[in-house]
Amino acid sequence: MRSKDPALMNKIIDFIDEYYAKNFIIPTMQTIGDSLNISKACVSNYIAEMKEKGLIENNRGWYGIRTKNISKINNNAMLIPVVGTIACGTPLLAEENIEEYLPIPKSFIGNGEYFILKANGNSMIKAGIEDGDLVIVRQQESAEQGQIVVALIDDEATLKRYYLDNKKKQVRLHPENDDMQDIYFKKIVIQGVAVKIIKDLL
Amino acid sequence: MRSKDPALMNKIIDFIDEYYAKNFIIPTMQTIGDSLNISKACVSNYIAEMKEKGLIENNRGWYGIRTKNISKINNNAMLIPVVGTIACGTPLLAEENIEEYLPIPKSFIGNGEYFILKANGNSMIKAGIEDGDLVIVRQQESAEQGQIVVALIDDEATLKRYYLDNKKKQVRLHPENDDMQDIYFKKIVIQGVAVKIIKDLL
DNA sequence: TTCTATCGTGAACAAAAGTTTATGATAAGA
DNA sequence: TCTTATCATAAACTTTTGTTCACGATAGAA
Repeated sequence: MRSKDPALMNKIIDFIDEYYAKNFIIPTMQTIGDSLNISKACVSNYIAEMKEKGLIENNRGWYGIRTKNISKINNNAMLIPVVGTIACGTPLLAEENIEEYLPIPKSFIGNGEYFILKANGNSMIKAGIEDGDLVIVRQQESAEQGQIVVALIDDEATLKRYYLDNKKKQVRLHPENDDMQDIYFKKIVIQGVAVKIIKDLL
Repeated sequence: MRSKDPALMNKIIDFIDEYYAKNFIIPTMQTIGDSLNISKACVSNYIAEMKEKGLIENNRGWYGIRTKNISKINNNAMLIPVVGTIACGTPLLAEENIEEYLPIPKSFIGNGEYFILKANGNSMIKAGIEDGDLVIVRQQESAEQGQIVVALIDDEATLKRYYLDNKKKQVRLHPENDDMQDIYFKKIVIQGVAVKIIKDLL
């Protein structure tokens, strides 16, 4: 007796997963067949069998095939603006300061508005933030002790650790770099709080 | 004169976005119409007009409608599998090891295949990689001196710095943690090279 | 108020996708 | 080697989807 090729089953599942990862659409039977050099009728047979075995789910009559992996997909992404160097006198998120938009998983971020700051300089090196790193920032005007905040100092968006001294009624911004000094302000406008960092390793 | 309801346009776009986020597939005109209490012919008309205005793209004859939002995300992201703890004896990217898929900007990754490793343990703490951090890994079987690699040691995916001693013909895997010892291998199978890391700051 | 352009609808139509079926090929068992 | 079960294919078929069309309703202008 012959039996349906298990390797082909895996190929089909892998193809669907890969195709979806690239195109964000489920391929048609025709497309699957063409890519694996089998007929779409054969694909249909295989998929019917895989449905019985629970390898594939079907939540809609058409186009509804889902591999187990597709059910694990978290495709809730949001486009977040990346801010690099700031043009003089412009607000942080002015159009001319936005370099690009990057898709970021919604699970990375909660509610609220976000932007990504491309770190420049080495003022936060001890906190692991190096020049060129991308810092995901939640827009807010207040912060808690010790959080890393984005503040506009001399028309430049800088990352510093935030401390509020209630007695002296002043704000201390602390660079995580032994060569740099703390800066004190009576009042400072906070742009947001750093929530995540994306670093290059190579 | 009457004009097409701009509010309805936004409703349609919002519905498509929400439906897609939940179901991973684009809704049909019928589904859109039913949900918004309009006929599918009307939906078809609206979508045709929105295509002209560039609010919606169509990269495939059927099912191909994409809002700008979806389109941008699709064009700029790829779904990458996240691997957490590894089931005994299974290959790294076996289905049971994949926790989820996350959309990652295409600009983060070049050619080749990638996966995301959820770091566990503190063996790379001095390189800034802490427990729970997400490490984007390019699949490859070789590495250069000093790169951070993923290797399977005792059926666990571990991150270590890679050094090859050509004279002694052995591989040294170096944990970036003063409490841990280097490990030496005659031969080791490398799963990939770490290219980026995503860390929580809060 | 009346007229007119056009918007939304339901039905018919066309296009595309999935399923079934008849057929030939072929691997496994006798 | 011969037989048989069943696998893969192509074509016909069914279902679903998107588009077009004729018609009634209605907002805006005169």
